[in-house]
Parts: sequence; C-alpha cells; structure tokens
Amino acid sequence: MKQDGRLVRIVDVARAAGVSPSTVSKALNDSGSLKAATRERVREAADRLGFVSDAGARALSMRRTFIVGLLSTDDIGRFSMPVMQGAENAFAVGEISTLVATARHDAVREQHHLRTLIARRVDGIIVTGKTTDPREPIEVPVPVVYALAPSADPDDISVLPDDAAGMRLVVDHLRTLGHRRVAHIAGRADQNTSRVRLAALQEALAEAGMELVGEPLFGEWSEPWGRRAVDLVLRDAAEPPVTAIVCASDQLARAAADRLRERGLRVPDDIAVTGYDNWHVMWSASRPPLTTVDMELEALGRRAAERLLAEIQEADTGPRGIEYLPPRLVARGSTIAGD
Amino acid sequence: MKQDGRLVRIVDVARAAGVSPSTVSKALNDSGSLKAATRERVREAADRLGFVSDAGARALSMRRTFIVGLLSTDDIGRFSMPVMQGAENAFAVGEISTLVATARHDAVREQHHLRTLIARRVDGIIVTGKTTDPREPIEVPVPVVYALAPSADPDDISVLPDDAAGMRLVVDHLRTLGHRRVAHIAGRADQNTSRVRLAALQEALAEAGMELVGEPLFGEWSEPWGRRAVDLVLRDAAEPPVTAIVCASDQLARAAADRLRERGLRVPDDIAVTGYDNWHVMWSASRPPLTTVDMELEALGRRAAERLLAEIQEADTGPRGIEYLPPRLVARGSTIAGD
DNA sequence: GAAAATCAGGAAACCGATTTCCGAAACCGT
DNA sequence: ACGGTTTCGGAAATCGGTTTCCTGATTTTC
Repeated sequence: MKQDGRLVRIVDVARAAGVSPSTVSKALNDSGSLKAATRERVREAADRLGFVSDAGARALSMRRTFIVGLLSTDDIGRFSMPVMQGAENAFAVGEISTLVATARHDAVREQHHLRTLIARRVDGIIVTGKTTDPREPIEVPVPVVYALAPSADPDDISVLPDDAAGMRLVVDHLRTLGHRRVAHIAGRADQNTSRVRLAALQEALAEAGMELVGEPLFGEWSEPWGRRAVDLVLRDAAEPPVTAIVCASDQLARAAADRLRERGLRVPDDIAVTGYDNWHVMWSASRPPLTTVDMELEALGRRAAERLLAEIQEADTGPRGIEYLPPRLVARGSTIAGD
Repeated sequence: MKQDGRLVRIVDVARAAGVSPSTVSKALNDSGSLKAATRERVREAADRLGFVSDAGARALSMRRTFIVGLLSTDDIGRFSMPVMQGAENAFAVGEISTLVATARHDAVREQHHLRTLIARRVDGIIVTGKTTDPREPIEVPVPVVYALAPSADPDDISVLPDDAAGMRLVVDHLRTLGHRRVAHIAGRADQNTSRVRLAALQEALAEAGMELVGEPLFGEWSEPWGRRAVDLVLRDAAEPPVTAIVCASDQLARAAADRLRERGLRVPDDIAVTGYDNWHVMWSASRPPLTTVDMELEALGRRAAERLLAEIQEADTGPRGIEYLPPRLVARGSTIAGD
C-alpha cells in the first residue's frame, strides 16, 4: 500500500479481473446481479491490488458523504471529550467519519466552521459545549443533534444528562444511610447546572422528609471554594449542624473532604460527603474516595450519534426537544465507612 | 441556506450570472483570465444564491482533499487533547479539516481507522498517543507526523516536548533560590517519560553542583503515591534531609505539598516543591500553588501541523527524526514564598 | 421445442467541481 | 485597413466512483 504512484482505481481492478468497472462496483457493493464466481473473482483481484475505494468520489455519486461534523462551542474539554469519544465510537462502527471543529466561544469561528462543514457536505452535525446552558440553535441544511449544550429551540433534538435524577440518587442513598440533615455546596450561580442540581436536591429532600440546612452555597467550581464553603457550613458551631454535605462536583467534594479532615472531623463517620461527575483524578485522590454520580457522558455521546443517524435516515423515533439520560450512582468511602 | 432541496451548484450560479460553469470556477478561484467586471458579477451572484462549493467534488478534480487525519493510539486524553486542539487550530486557518480517529490501544481498530483515512484520501496524518514511548510507525501512502508519541523509525518525523530542557529549567530555578539538596518523586518506572526526566534531572543537578538525595522514587502517577513518597523521603529523619522535592508531575507535586503540610512542614519555607505539566486543576488547587513546567502542548500540536503541511507540500525544512520543543517554567508559590 | 421469464454483465449518464484547450473579439502598430 | 497579439470566456475532458437502462444468454414453463 506504500507505493507513491497514484492509488489503485476501480478501472485497474476491472482490467485485472477482466470485467467492466460497473461490474466491479456491483461486486464490491453486493448490488446488481452477478454470478457468485464473478463476484469472487473481482473481490480477489481487488484485494490483491490493495484497492481502497475513494470515499470522496463515492460520496459524489451517492449524494451521501458518511461524514458527520462535531462542533464544539468551546474547546474540547473534560465534559465534551467523553461525549465526543462516545459519538466517534458509535459512528465508526457505521463506517462514518467524524470531522471536528472547535469554536472557542467565538461566533466568527463558529460560522467559519459551519461553512466548512456545509462545504464538506456532512450528513449531519453534533453540537456540544461544556455547560448545559441552552444555546442559540445553528442554521444549517442538515440534521443536527445537540449534546450536553441543548438548543434553545424546543423543536430541535437535544440530549442531556439527567441531573435531577442524579440528585435523587444521591438523596436516596443518603436517606438509606440514615442521614436527615444535609448541606449543599454549589458551583457557579450563573450556570444552569448549578440551579438544576439545587432544585432537584431540594425537591428530593422534601419528598424524603429530609432537611436542607442553611442557604445553598454558590461559589465557583474550584477546590479553594470547596474548602471555604465547608468553613461556612461549620461556622461557629461546636457540633456539626449536618450529617452530610452534598457537593455539586467532585472537585468541590474532594476539597470539602480535605477541609473536614483538617478541621478534625472524620469522613464519613462525622460527616458524609458526596460529589458529582465521577472524575477519576478527583474521586480517587480524595480521602476517602468519593461517592459520586456518573453522568455516563460516553453513553450520552453514543446516544447523540444514534439520534443523529436516525435523523439522517429519516427514521428517528425519539422525542423532539430534550432527551434526558439516566446517570449512575457510585458509592464509595466518603459515605460508606470502611469502604 | 436552510432550504431542503438540493444545494446550490456551480451551474446554478453560472445560469444566474449568465456565464458558463468554467467561468464561475475561475471567478471564484481567482484563476484563468477574466474581466474584473465579470468576476464581480459572478461573485455577487454566488453569494446572492448562497453558493458553497462542494469540497468533495473539488477534491476529486484537484486531487487534494484538504483533510488530514488525526489518529490517537489511545483515547483522546489530557495530553493528546491540547495537541489535537493546537493542530486543529493551525489547520483551520489553512482551510484544512481534521478527521479524528481513536484506536484505544487496539491494533485492529487502528488498522480499521487507517483504512478509512486512506479511503478518504486524507492529505496527511498526525499520530498521537498519551505517552512519549516510541511506537511502531504506521504504513500509509501519505505524509505522517508523530506528535507526543514518536515513531520508532528515525526517518519519520516526530515532534516531542523537551523534557530534558524542562528539568534543566527546574534545576536552574532551584539553584537560583539557593537549594542544594533535592529529592525526586517519579512516576511509573516503565515509562519513557519517567526515565528521561530522571536522567535529565541527574545531569542538570551534577552540572549545577547540586545533589540528588536518596534513590529516585518510582511509583505511579497518582496522589496516593505522591503522599506515600513524601513519607519515604522524610523517613526517620528529625530534620528534613532535603530542601526541595522535584516531582515528575503536578499530581505528584500537589499530593506532596498536601502531605508535607500534614507533616507540619511549610512549603516552600521548609521544603520547596516543583511539579510538571502545568495542569490547572492541580497547580491551582495545591496549597501553595505549584511551580511547574508547561510543555506547551498546544504549540506542539501547531508545530506538528506545520510540519505535516510542509511535508504535504513537499517543502519541509525541519529535521527528520525527533524534533524537541522547548517547555516553559512557571514559578509560583510552591518554590517562592509569598507568591 | 417455442415462448416467456430471468439472469449476467456492459455502455453510458451522472454526481459537482477544475482545467486544458481553443475560438472569437478586442486591441495594437504601421 | 490589415495582419498579429492579447484578452476573455466557453466547450469538453477529467477526477473516481455509482446506477440506470439495455442487450444477449440462459433457464423456466407448458
């Protein structure tokens, strides 16, 4: 395959097999009607010559490129990466290639990338972003699925992790363990995720007959904030006012656990801690390892890919609007002693 | 642009402008010889109709797809991501699109992806991986550049971060601050990176007339190991045997700083700590923030893209074999008090 | 054994651009 | 006014496949 001359074309195969180009095409694509012997002879010739069909030329006549675009609003980051991974995987089995484009929050760059994707005649586009804040839909003449960052248009297809379900899992877990009074350390107040998680937490707690102690603490998604927030929870209290702290991310939870230990409290015996994200470097570095929620982002990427494929084949069955995918609770030492 | 019928073709523009298709092509590509007025008229018609040239068809006649493949040996991870980002950026300005393929350490998957890339007639391929261990070169009929994971073949083009230079920066920094006796916490012994960093450290220390105290400590790339390693350094010593600990990663350094604080030692006053990677979540969460080395992976991705482009245009000037790119030292509180 | 139905494979049109080649028109100097 | 260049723009070939007929050959049917 490493010769430098032009690659093997279909006519070369045709000549080698003593048939016409159209016959080669039919043989290799299992179309038309050919004798089994002919098919075999062509196939044999094809891979003897190392023939690899030109996808571009094929796309031209089939009016289908088998390429999808993956447009990321920002950089490909910690969240969009697994999504992309899942999508790429799902597509690869269907012989579909993935073209990546990152807009870096720049509208001009985004437009530029969209133009290129259109020029490439992609069969469809998946749009991602790092937050779950709704975004302006993109205007293109091909199917689009939004993953992680939903479209503001309810007629578009969006796939999101079900944060509300995640919080219910957490509350359920804590209730089973006997906790009744919990505090919440949240992330940035201006992000959808923070508000959704808080709301879901409050609701789930109410249903379970449990109590959210103190104001929810909004801050940022950083360890320093996590540590500071713990101090606020424990503010001038001889006895801890709660038995568990639900954190909106693993980063916050890890910092919380650190701070609690520094303040002489044992996790989980004195206070249990839960995180969110199942981010390996965080949950495993925490002492003890974190009980957390896995959003199953890779599955989300796969699902987005499936929906897009269905949409491309005009056979989509899922709901328009936002589809929520169930997360998974992972119980570890930060809530279960001796784990 | 959101009509559902077929997209605007070059003949549509031709008709609208009252010229032939070939004239449209020339007008839009600034080729051939046309009156300025004609060119303008065609252009005007083209974007009035929202014409976007079909890249596939164009590729077919130009024998150049303006697509490159980005093949990752493993998943796209923390290290390959910025590389990919840098490459994608560099390519985007040249109107080149990036096709991603992740092999997940699976030879079969890798072969499969290579076949698809060849079928797509990519102009070239960038190969990455997460470690700097040399890898088997790939066999393809197009130019290839290896980034991060070098090819075992010295005739191939590889671009790597200069870890030796990075370690020299660290030693230099510590020497300036008056340190003479340092310990080293390394990562996995079976990885090239670990050995290279250690060797460079030893050499730089020798040159600077400084001393590496104790055996280098190999372990894993995790915080638990970082903490344990600190205990080994301080083992049954009333007084710390060193004034600085050079860690092979930010993760290790952050854990080391944590552990030192727990043992009642002040960083950097009693012992200074350095990391490697400039990994934001690690250096910023550390108390104090970490002095570390930034490998400039995004620049590395850009460089890889440049080399590949040059190679595609048969105008490469850089050296065959491995090209090392200079890292950058970032000084922070873990070595400089009051920072 | 003849008519009808089925099967195998090829010729040619087509997908949507680029590019080479060529003819007509405009321009030139004398 | 005339031969000789230039300039401009179109016709047609080409890139590498797929697909639609279409024609002989073979098989089926009664």
